[in-house]
Amino acid sequence: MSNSPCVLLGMSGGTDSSVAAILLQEAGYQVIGITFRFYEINSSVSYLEEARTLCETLGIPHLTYDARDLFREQIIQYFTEEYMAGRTPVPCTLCNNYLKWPLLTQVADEQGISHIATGHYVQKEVVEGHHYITCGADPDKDQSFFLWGLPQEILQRMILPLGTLTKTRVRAIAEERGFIQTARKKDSLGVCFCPMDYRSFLRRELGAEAFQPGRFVTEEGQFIAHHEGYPFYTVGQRRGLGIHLNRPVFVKEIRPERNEVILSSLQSTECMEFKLKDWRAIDAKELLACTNLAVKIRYRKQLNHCTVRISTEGFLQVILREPLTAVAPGQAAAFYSGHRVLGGGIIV
RNA sequence: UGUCCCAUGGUGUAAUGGUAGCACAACAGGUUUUGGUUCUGUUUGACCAGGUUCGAGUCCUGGUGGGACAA
Repeated sequence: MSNSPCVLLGMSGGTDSSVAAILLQEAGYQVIGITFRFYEINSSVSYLEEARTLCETLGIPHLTYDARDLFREQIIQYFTEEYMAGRTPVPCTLCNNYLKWPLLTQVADEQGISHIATGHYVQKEVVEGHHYITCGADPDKDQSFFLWGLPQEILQRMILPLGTLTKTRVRAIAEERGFIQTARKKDSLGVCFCPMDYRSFLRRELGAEAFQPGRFVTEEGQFIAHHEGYPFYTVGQRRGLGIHLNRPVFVKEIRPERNEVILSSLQSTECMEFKLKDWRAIDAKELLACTNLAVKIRYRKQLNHCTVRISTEGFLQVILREPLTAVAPGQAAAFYSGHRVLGGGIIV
């Protein structure tokens, strides 16, 4: 018993991490559950109770870790700052790569636990000594897009019990084991700290006076109408602009310094290349030389063939084979070779 | 002042005299560990008054309101 391997499992209280706990235990691991307190809507801690109850039922230890201050500093502040800078943030990517997984690793170290796990729908692969995230088996749930920034130290310790399963199968497993309520929980939706419209969140966080009405303009700079303030719009947005031009128009660009939002046709938002900052690669040489490289700039969206090179300023320049529309600064790009995640970065 | 053209949802537009349709917008829902995209659905309409007709958005007369040309 004492020589069976230990794993620290991040548990949100939801279906996925609960089934991960069940599966790890059945696979013979000594599981320790940990629930991070990141953000609590209306001070509700029911998720903590649910995780703890499950651990009790399974007979495994359960820890909690209050990361609310860290989360506010690293994720929420970033989130509002990005919008105020006229960009579109990717809180889930940042949280996974810079907060959730590193914290899990840190606690595992403190507890002397070798392995770490979550209920992510992703798999792993080792190629030439490098550990890679690969796509989850369920194409509808694959979350590899969010995990392009993890370092080797974390990747090599990860165990991903849901990677080979579909969501349907995961629910079935919970039900088969008698965890009916767990099985039937709704999927979480949207940003964990902002289930409502992000605009209301910005107003609540920064105060209504932080936003000034500005101008919608054409690509030529011609005035179209007034808007409520540039942070309330995002590149590629079509609906909710509050204007009707008898043709569909999309947000092409946001100019915070002039409080202007440029509108155009969808076609006019197409581009053939863009640059990434804060980019990471498992193996930079492989990334630069990859002949079947593809990039994804949106979760659950199609891959686009591309090549990359390092620009003189140190950015990673992505050259597309087919154009992409509405590439939004602040959003993430993840690189794939087949099902393998080679790296990624933040669009500038 | 004369002649001609036009009038259909919030906006722009269709329909040999026969169920008023489409696009854009708005709203609601679905999908979703980011924003956005997208999908489905819903609401809203004949300038006014007469006439012809089994039946008028459509044809006729008058009015009202726009636009163009002429002076």
